[in-house]
Amino acid sequence: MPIAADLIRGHTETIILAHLYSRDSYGYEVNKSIYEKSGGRYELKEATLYGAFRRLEEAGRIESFWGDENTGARRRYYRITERGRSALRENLDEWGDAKKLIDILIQTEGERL
Amino acid sequence: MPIAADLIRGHTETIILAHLYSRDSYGYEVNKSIYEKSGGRYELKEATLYGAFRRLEEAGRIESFWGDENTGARRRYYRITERGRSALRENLDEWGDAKKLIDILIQTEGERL
DNA sequence: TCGATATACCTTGACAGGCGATGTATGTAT
DNA sequence: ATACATACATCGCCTGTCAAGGTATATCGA
Repeated sequence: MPIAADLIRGHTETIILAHLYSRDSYGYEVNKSIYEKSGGRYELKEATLYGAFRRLEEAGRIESFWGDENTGARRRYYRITERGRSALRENLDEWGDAKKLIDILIQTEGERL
Repeated sequence: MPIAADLIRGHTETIILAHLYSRDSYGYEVNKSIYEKSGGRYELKEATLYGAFRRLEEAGRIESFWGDENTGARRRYYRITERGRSALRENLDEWGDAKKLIDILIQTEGERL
């Protein structure tokens, strides 16, 4: 994973919420989607993924239900709640602010790197 | 601190290195500088700051020396090393990549938030 | 002179998120 | 048969952050 995970830390839940905002989904698919969107440069570790799902559900930001596949491995689907959509909006705003702030804080005075 | 510290996490060392790239400095001043550049929205906790200095020095990215003030509290100054400058360049590159990646991963498909 | 405030350093213990490792089970392709 | 992909889940460790506490010097106002 060529992208330092430390830099993504703190965004895991936002990434998941953004995915679920578009459509209901399940763990494996969420992670495949991240992998594809990132051009194979990033994916969540399973322990990270399921830990985030647990926290999000405990916070009432997502709800889960078992899929009704009659073949293949069972899937636990997740659906974003209104609280989740609201949290997503806040997180996106915070990310915009944080991005600007970090850009300011890592500026070096005029020198060329 | 209206900016979520979780989003800055992972950038602490880069922020410090960027400051030291411009000039030698000491802990208190580094933090004041962050406070001012952020318009009062952010500052490092002291435990975080000094912890980062320790890690950076152990990694050979900075060097420290006592200031020669003959008045006021003593200051431990830090100087960035060549290894530190090199690490800074890498971190800035990674930040550029991470920024783009996160922006991609938190996109929602067409819907307006 | 006493207390508050600013400057300046540092450490300890706890916490939270992420991760490596491991385990379970079903289905498909060779 | 065996490997691989799909799909879920947990345990224990590691690391960066933070709250809280501690030390010391200098200044300013009451």
